[in-house]
Amino acid sequence: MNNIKNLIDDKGVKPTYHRIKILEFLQNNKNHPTADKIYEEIVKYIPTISKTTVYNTLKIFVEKEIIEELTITGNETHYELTEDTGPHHHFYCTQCKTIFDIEAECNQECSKKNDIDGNKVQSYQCYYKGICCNCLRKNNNEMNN
Amino acid sequence: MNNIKNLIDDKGVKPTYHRIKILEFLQNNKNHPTADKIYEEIVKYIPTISKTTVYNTLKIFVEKEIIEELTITGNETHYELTEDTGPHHHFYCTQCKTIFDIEAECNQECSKKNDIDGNKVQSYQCYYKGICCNCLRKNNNEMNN
DNA sequence: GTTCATATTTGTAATCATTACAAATATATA
DNA sequence: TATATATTTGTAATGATTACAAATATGAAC
Ligand SMILES: [Mn+2]
Ligand SMILES: [Mn+2]
Ligand SMILES: [Zn+2]
Ligand SMILES: [Zn+2]
Repeated sequence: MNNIKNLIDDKGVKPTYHRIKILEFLQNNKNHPTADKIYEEIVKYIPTISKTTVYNTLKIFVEKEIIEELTITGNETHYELTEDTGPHHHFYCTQCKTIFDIEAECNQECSKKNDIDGNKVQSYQCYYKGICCNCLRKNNNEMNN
Repeated sequence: MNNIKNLIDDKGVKPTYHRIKILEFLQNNKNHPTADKIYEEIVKYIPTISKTTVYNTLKIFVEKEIIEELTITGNETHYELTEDTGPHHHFYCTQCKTIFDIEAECNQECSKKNDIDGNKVQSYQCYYKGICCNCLRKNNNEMNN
């Protein structure tokens, strides 16, 4: 909880109660939540918080590179801590709408570049879309009924 | 124009006039247009076309894997032909909002997998976000004025 | 502690891409 | 031609995100 405060402070962002709670939530929920999901969970503990505050805070965190945004679904933006998470790929299941990490081989060269062909790189994302193994199994079971 | 017709036909989609024109446009415009951009250009030649038709058609094309969608910006979806375009990365300039191909090294292993950790892969995307070299140069010039 | 400037938060309204849906039109088949 | 089916159209709805101004909190100066 104190390292959270420092993480924010070090980037020149004032560590307010709301901001700390939002970042704490992202630290405890590594399942790439959306802004709405973050709001729905946090409003349980801070009933007066506004969804605008969540959006504002997430925007600041992204600018300061404290968190990263995943624009995979084309619908909602998902978020995750930049922190210790090394570069990794993602898998988006179009059936159960889950996003999870793919720990497998990640092209490290790509992910470390901050310049490519003279263009200044600020972030790098790789993802797969398809049907996750859970849904595959579920579909299979329904077939055999 | 006839190969376009075949490209659609072979996937079991009826090659209507509208669909052919939309696919033709994507073949002639390799700059990853949005649905709105496609509509704005095509309505010049087919004044009666509806934007819903563009969306419907794009959705069908994506399902049939005739085209691919790029969900990079978090705002609008961009489209490109699957066709001959080998797997390649993309660069999205957050300043001029352009998306262009990165021909550089692409992890071929990743892009060819149709199964990863038991999950069924249907598509694979990699992209960089940052400031393109044109905008970098422009920004630099403005600094020195 | 009061005053004042600034930063943060809130609530509501607007924006805008996309989708839902039903009516209209075209196409194919008998 | 009559009829069923597929496609297209126009409009309304949806839903995530942003704009904006009012309210509140914070912090320094006095
Ligand atoms: Mn992740
Ligand atoms: Mn491309
Ligand atoms: Zn799934
Ligand atoms: Zn640019």
